[in-house]
Amino acid sequence: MKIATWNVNSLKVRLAHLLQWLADNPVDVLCLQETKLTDDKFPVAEINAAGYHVAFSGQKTYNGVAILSKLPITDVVKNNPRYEDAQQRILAATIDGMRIVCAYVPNGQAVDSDKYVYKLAWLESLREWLDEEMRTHEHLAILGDYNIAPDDRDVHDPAEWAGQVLCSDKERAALLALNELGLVDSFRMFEQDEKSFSWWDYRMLGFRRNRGLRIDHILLSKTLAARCTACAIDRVPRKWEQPSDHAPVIATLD
DNA sequence: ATGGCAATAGAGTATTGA
Repeated sequence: MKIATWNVNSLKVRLAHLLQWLADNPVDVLCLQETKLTDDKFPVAEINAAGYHVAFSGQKTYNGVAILSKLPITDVVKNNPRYEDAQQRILAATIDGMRIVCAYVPNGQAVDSDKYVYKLAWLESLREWLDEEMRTHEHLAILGDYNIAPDDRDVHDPAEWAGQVLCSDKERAALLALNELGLVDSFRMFEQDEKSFSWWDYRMLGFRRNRGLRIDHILLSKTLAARCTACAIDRVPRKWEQPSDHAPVIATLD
């Protein structure tokens, strides 16, 4: 079984890419972030035609998350019930006995901003909620755009990014706090190439120069980590015409 | 030091992203 995550940066613009990628990579579960679509505009028919069930929760202009699955989706929850949030950033569902959480963590903008405060509060509430969820769902995976590079290996130029948003100590500590719940970064369970990233700035030839960050992650509970045999970033769609600035991440479970 | 690209809303340019 393969489970994946991809920040598509507008599903309206990226629908053809999504369908092409699924044809090339028929994963069992795919979590999407930044769909930027209200629910009435969500392309259900196209996704069903590709062989996927889908749950989604969106809004205009910003945010928006979705879960695609070959197997039926049940017990859908929108957003963290512990955190009142007008922004549509979380979707949870049960698929094949697994609890799948799709997350679009706030960006934070800058370390001294209100958005940074929101990001940290949001992450602390996520931790509290996951702690609870994991008591009732042994097989849990949380996939998404965390907007945090876990450590300097995940940053193209650690000196340039030191202390900046996405790399600051408080954000990294918030991610570590999720690991301490027993959630493992599946990517780091395996040997990986140096300078492996999942996002590259559109500007300054960021992708061509591999000026990237690894900020999209698949965290697995212990039972799922034990079944995990691979985790990889697929850079291919980042090379397509008019790409998302993020690449998909795929974990393989036995 | 700044902005550089892209998407969106909406009609010129501002906001946000990472």
